[in-house]
Amino acid sequence: MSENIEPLRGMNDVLPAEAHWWNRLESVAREVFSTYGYREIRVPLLERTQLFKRAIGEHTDIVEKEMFSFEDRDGQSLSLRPEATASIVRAAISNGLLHNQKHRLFTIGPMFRGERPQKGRYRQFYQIDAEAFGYAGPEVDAELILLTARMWRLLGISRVHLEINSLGTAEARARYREVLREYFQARFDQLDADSQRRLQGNPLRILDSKNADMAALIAGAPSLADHLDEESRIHFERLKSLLDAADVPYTVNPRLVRGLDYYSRTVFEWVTDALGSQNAVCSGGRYDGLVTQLGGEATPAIGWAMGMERAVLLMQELGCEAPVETPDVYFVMAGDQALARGLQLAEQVRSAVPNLKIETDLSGGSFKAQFKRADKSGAQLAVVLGDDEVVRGEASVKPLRGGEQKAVSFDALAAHLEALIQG
RNA sequence: GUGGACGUAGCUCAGCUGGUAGAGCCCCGGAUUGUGAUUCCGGCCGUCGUGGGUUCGAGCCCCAUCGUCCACCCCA
Repeated sequence: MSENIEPLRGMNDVLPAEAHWWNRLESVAREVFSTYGYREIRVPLLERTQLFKRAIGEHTDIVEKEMFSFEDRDGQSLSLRPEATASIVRAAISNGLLHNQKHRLFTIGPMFRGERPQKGRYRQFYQIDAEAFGYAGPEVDAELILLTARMWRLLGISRVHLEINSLGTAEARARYREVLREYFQARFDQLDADSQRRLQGNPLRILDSKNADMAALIAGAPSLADHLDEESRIHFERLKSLLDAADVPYTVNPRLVRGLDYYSRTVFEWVTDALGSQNAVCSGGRYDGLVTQLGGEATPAIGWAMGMERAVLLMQELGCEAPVETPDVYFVMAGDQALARGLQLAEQVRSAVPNLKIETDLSGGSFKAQFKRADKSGAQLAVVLGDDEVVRGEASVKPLRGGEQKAVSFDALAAHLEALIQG
């Protein structure tokens, strides 16, 4: 195979044989959003690089080395979006959606990050994304989580577990960050290389280290919970009681800190043990400061993003249901006359019975070959048209899953098929 | 960006210590006239990821490169 026809690294084609999983996931998501009053927003894939720098944080890995950035003709730096939140906040501000208004929004689409690909992690990846603006209380935090729990239920996804934490206000977190920095700085030589580096950038991330050798050191670190401001503590307690009341099990994970700068107070993550090391399937949190940070009026906000590749992998792994589209009726036609008449008949039936799914063979091959395809298509019925039928003005209707074949006049065909399929 | 494994027909893979490629599936045709399972017969399919090197000779050895997978970093 010629190499320049290969897809770019980390880019994937979703082929027809797999598309039904994606359709299932997306249609359940849309259905659930609709029942919770979330409305769709569609935003560009491309924004000024500056937007992501301001929103996500200048010194995060995402911004420093993982964005697809390039210059347009005027020399302005543009980037493919690495996540949806920044774009949605921008859209909300630039369209004036936040003036004394509340919004519950969702979007579904591709994001881009120049990471090294591995299972469930690609350079173009798809997310389902939900954001709520204008709600300060923990009730919306709970509702967003309940919404995801409902999606898992409807999709049949088990083996996911909810972890929650509170990061406090930006001020409380900044204070805690310093306490933590002092603690680890004093024990600098006990840190591994990665964590020594984290100490400079985001010391909270040290808590999330996978290195077992540092477990004791981390366990002895000052706790975020002890440095929460009073309001955030009350907010978090209330969230927990709302989740309890809704019977959604969760674990408080004090080491769940999130990588992005803009989070504050509630953060949460749905994790699974079924996908190897890419264990987060959906995660999000509150970002009360981001709207002002991007130049809008102070607006409380919270959102989450679900990785669609990972959700699809989970569905496949767990044997969830995802209906495959099959035709109801398959037209088998031999000879030029029959082909022409059959095409015409199929149109006639589609007009008369709009929701009937009809697939025509059109290969002009032998009956044997056409019947094989008819069988494989999963259709319930075959409509057979050869020279004899055309002359008689009848089609032979053959049930493919048991039953007798019989001749039906062209005029009666639509009604007959409808009765057999829907009756 | 770091470490490891791997790249052979459309798919899944085999190919012994180097001697100029195989199987199954799929697809196509046939086994009495225009009818889908199974079975049987036949057919199609590859510059062995790419480019160099070693060798009389490389799918098998060496180097580079691209890609995939797994883990780390980071993160959904």
